[in-house]
Amino acid sequence: MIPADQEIKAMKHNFKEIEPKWQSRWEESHIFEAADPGEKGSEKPKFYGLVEFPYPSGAGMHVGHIKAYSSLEVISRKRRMQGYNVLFPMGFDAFGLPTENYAIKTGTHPRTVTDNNIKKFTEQLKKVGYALDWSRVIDTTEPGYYKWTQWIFLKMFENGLVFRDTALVNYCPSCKVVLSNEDSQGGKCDICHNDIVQKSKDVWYLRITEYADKLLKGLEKVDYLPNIIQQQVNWIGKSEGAFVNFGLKDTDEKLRIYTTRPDTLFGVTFMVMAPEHPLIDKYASRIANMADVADYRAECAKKTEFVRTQLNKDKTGLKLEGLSAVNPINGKEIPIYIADYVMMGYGTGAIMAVPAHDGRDWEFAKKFGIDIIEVIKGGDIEKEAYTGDGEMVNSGFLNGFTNKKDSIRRAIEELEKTGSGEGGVQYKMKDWAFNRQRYWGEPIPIVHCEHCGMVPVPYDELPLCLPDMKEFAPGQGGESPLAHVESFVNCKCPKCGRDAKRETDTMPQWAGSSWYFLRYVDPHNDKCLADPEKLKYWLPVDWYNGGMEHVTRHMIYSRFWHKFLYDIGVVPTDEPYAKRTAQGLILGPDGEKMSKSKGNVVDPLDVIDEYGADVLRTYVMFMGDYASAAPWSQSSVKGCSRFIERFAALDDMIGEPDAKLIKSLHKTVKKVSGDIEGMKFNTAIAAMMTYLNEIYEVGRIDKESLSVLTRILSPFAPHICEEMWERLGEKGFCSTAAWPEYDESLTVDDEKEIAVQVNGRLRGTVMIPAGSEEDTVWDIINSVPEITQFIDGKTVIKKIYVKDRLFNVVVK
RNA sequence: GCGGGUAUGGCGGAAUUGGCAGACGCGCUAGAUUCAGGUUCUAGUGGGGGCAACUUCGUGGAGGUUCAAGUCCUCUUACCCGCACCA
Repeated sequence: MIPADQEIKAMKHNFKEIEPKWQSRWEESHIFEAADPGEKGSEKPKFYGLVEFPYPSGAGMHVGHIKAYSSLEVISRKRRMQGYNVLFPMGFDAFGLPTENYAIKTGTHPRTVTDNNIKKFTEQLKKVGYALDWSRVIDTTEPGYYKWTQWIFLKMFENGLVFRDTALVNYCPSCKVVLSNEDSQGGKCDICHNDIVQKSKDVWYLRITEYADKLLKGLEKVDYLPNIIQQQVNWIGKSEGAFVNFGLKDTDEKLRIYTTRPDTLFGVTFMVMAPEHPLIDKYASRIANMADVADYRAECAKKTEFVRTQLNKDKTGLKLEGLSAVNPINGKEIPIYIADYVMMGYGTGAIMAVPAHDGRDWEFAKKFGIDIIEVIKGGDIEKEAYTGDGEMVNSGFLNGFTNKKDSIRRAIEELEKTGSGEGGVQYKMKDWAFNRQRYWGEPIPIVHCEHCGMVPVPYDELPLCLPDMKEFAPGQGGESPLAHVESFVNCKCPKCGRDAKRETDTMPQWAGSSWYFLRYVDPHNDKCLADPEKLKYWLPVDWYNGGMEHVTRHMIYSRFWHKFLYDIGVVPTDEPYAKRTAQGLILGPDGEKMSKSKGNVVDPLDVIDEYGADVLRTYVMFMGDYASAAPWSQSSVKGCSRFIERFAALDDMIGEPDAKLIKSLHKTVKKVSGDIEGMKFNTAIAAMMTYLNEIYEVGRIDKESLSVLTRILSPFAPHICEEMWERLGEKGFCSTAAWPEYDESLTVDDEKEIAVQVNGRLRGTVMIPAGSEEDTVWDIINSVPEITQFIDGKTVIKKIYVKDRLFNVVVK
């Protein structure tokens, strides 16, 4: 009995056999391991491709991981075939709350949970067939790794970039942790999504603001997607303006404010201080309505920052009776208010209010009946604040200026001359709250000594390991579980030798991932974070791909750490990543974001089970524009499965070369090569599908062409391509074969079909010899009656000929 | 409110950057294979009109520039993302 076509093809693409076969051959032959400097292979040009290492959750890999990794997988495989020494590593960012919460719930040690999850992820990653260098796997929770995370922390401490402060912090009552601003966006905890509250706490900070300008400047020379740069620029939030010192009437005190428009100083009609402003306490005795002030402050303290910023429609505030300011530019006395629309955390915590030209000040002035003085012409300040440009008026020496830049410059000049202010810069970015009251994180290597204060743990005592313990739940007072481990807490001061106590907070989730790409370069080094020679060879990361959600946190943090390490001479480049791209989300089949609760989650392992890893990988790369979100479509997976099956059957169709197919092949190689570089994986695959369709039309394919097709398909579907490579009798691995070159002359046709338009309207097409001149084409067109019928009897006004594409005749 | 982006068949998406709109895949229709379902193969598939060759309309909407607009300009609508009382 003759088996049906489909059965033949299924035999040809027996992925259940083929995929494990090649996965173990790859592993045995170590072909995906990178060569370090000095080793054989390091003389080649290097390529360091990086993908964001996963947090190994218990749920295993998600299709999103597949999309994120497959892009650089394809690029790295292509680079290897093009003769590069490729480093494409993988690791696990395993510290974090989900693991700890799971451990608390089930009574399993986080170490065990982490190990199990890493094992699961490793198996899954191997099942997908990624060409990863498995000799360099890292795990941020391993003491041999976090030793260096702690080491970097101590270096920062030494260099004054670590400080401790009591501050109002974002606190999640559910997770019982302090969160950075980045982790509490929108007033919700990034981990459990409950509301966060403001709490006064002792907090460790990293002085990332010190690097604000460097982080901003560095963006000029990196190759990130424009929207990534935009987001980082916004996040850093640089604004230029001036600090102005207002007088406090009847005192020597200065009320210092920050403004971006010092040229509107003549329009100031009141001042506003944040409710927490320290001058209020200092001059409490002069404030006649201090009881009301206290009430107002209490009310504000109750609101979280979120409520405070959300309810921004309705301005609240209170005038400070008995206290007033003096405008340094004209000596005018100005009333002072407190209001919670001014934040203590930005600028100086106080502002000069110019209601005529600021929407918020205008609203406040209207509500409290304060004067509005116009200083920039152009709007109707009785109706609304005018924030546009215009001629300066009512402004003494600034009158007549029409250019904003000039008037600002002139105002700053005057302020500096009179000593009442100076130009200055502000950033929205705040210092990085760098501690958590949890167990599963890197211990902060600091000892608190009554006599010596904060003392760093000596470098030779690193790593400061997490103690083994059984109870991981945080204390009721929000203290770290480590606080209950006496053998950990009690220690000797490294400086004076007396009894002292260890810091019990741990580092936040983002610590380990801030430098992991450095460790891949030299993952087993116990002398230093990584060998300088190897760093010099491999850095910077040539291409980094990941999610948009990490563009403002992980990316800014790791750039900060890297720049610091550069400044102290540990790393050879001042930017870690030369190029950064991001993938779009995969949505559920219903077009909604995948989530367990919606039940629309697609498990990549199910797809591998049913169709094989090659189909999964090909589909994920084919499903749409790489950077955009696209819904999963199970039936489209089948389309890719058909494609792979049709490819797998090609070795039964080997025959004589076909001239037309050869040309198509060269075009396809060109297209695929270019599209991979531009991350246009969907059109690269489409081109190969088109070529395959042509082969089936012709009914045969020569062996050499099939070898070429096999190679260009192999980054996407490596298993079946290795299999085909073997069937073709080729030597070695397809994965390490040379990437095919194409002959440019064979990518152009001898004949072209061009469009012929009359008055811009398509009237037909004609075949012309490629590269024909206008006159030749005109003659050809005139021999086609279907077209000439639209021209005959009319006057030709104009002929437009676009070589090999189109001929447009304008007639009247 | 500010900043960025998107809008193309029933669906995901192409379009060499101003030059034949809808590549490729899915879905759908018809036929072949099959006991049947599935698979596979062949043909077709943007809308309207026509037996047909053909014709007309068509890239969120309204204008404009041009021999020619999905692409450029002006206005407008909807959706998505980021930031948000940032002084």
